[in-house]
Amino acid sequence: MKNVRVRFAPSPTGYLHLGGARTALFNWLFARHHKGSFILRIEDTDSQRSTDEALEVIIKGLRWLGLDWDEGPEKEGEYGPYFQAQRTEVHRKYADRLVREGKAYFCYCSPEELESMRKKAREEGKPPKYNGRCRDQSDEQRKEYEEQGRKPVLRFRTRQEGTTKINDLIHGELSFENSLLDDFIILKSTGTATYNFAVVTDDIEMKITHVIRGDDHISNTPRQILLYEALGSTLPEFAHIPMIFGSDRAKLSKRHGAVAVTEYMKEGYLREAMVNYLALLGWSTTDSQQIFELDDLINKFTLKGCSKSASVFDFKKLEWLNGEYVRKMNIDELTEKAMPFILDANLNVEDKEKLRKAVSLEQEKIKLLKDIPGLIDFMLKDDIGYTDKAVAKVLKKEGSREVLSDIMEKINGMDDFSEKELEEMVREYCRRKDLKTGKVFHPLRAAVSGRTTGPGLFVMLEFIGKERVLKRIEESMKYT
RNA sequence: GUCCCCAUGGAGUAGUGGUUAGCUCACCACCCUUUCAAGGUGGUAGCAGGGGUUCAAAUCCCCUUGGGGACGCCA
Repeated sequence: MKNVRVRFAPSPTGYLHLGGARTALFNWLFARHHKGSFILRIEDTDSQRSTDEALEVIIKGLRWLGLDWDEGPEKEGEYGPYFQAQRTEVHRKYADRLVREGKAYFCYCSPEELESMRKKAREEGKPPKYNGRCRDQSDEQRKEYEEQGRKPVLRFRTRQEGTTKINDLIHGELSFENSLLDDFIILKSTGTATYNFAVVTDDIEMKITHVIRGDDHISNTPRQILLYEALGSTLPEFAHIPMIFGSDRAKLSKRHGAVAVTEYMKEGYLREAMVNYLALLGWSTTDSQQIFELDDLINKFTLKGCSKSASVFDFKKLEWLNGEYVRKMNIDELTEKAMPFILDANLNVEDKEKLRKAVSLEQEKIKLLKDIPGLIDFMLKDDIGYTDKAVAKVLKKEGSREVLSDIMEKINGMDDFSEKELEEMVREYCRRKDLKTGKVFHPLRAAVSGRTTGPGLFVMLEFIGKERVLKRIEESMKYT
């Protein structure tokens, strides 16, 4: 395939939604796979709702995911500007042409009039559409409206005969009756383009070859195709990817939990995991591969592998994938990425080496970066607390006190406080006393860590150090 | 209401006329093991329903049902 040009065209009216991120990802993957261009175009024609903050958040999200664009904001290219609001000249140029050719006309109907039109159509069991009242009005009539100070909108004269077909790369052929479509508005009374018109003209101007977007745009497509035809432009290829649902099979929204990609960023998900997971929603390879390095993903991504049906976002699977990536990561990088979370928990980070080691001892257990402080704090802090479980299920148990006091004595006499020596000492003690290892291991772990789970007992003891271990055992005796 | 799309276990999916319906997550059990994980082995669970076509249907056609989307001077 030659000169593939695709775009992601968000409107800056809110956060970058998971669904949007997935659409961006598919476009990006498609572009990278075909060595084409990925363009970011900001659809900010709704000046009421567009904000700079939203734009910032979207850009931040895309950057975090690593979806770099070849043309777009902060990356000017041949086909700019890349903010739709700055393209009104282009839109008007195309609109003028349609007017000249009689393919568009001015409409002076008020919002109230339109509303009652729609209501009436609906009551008659017809699709709510504009009734074409201003389609063939005389110049006199127009003049009269103008004199009244009415501001017109520009409507597209939609052909009412025949059907419009979409040859969708994912869905195959879809067809729509033109008679069901109305003369939709292409320029608002403010003179700015509406979505359908702006998209088409900008896609033409930017030489977009493939329009890859959410399923929810299918019903817009016939209108857009009609526009392409009226403008005499060749159609891009269309590929409508399925939507993402929440667990109740309804459109993913706030109540399903986090939907903004920046939230995942903040919670300590890894970019690689997020990208991998998003790719798996609505796309797959025939061998059901689950884990993809980025290059591999680019290499294997095809629209053919996209499914037609909506998919449900599964937070559990995302977590699993995140854990997979955490386990694969080298310890320096992991520690580095965990830093913000560790700092946030006020842990002592002066001794980098110690910190690294602590993280590595818990690496296999980490799912999210934000879990890290809670997993390692007892190894770094001087004072620890004891969990209810550690007290009730272990320390309070018969015999714990004696074991702890014996072990404390043994430790006192140790010179080489190493993992190896510690293990030998404890095992020897078990043999001597004819105790099951658990009878000793468990109280010792609880006494020293304050909890019932953690890294291997002896590495942990060595790491915490003789002095602190002794102090903690003594402290723990209060609970026995 | 009108039009459109979709339909394989709880979730993501493979499968394009002949398979014991495969894989991943989740769940359960066992193994490993000082704990928690990780890992290993095994298990529960699925072609929405009904009609066709065919020697043969998850796969092709029709209907029903269910879910979703669109119908704005929003994008």
